[in-house]
Amino acid sequence: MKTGRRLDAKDVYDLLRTVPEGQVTTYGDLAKALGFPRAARAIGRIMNANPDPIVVPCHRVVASDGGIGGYGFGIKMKKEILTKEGLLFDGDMIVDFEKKRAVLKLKRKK
DNA sequence: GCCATGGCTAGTA
DNA sequence: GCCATGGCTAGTA
Repeated sequence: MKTGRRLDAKDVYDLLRTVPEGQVTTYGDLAKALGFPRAARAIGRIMNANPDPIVVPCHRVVASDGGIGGYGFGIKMKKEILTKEGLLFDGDMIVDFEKKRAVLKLKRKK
């Protein structure tokens, strides 16, 4: 977390990589877990800047109410990928959202 | 000054 | 539906 004064994109990506297939997290949950409880929107911007969608599963970051959230390649694609990973949708809402929500654990930094 | 958010009110039904 | 919040970028000077 370096200075701790500013949200570091790398920390966000590292934490997001711990969210397994079939589960999701939210912009706000990532922000809180990293110690920036107000930075949900900033997390969204960081997702948008994701340099490597293959390695960093930004499609697993959804809205706090179980809605889809955004996606650089379109929310349709995001929904398809999540469906492929085993999630179900009722319209644009994730079914059983609370049960699919990953518990975020911050790993020790080296 | 925008936005891949979210939480909290007002105000309707 | 409003607006605080954090980080970014375009575009002016």
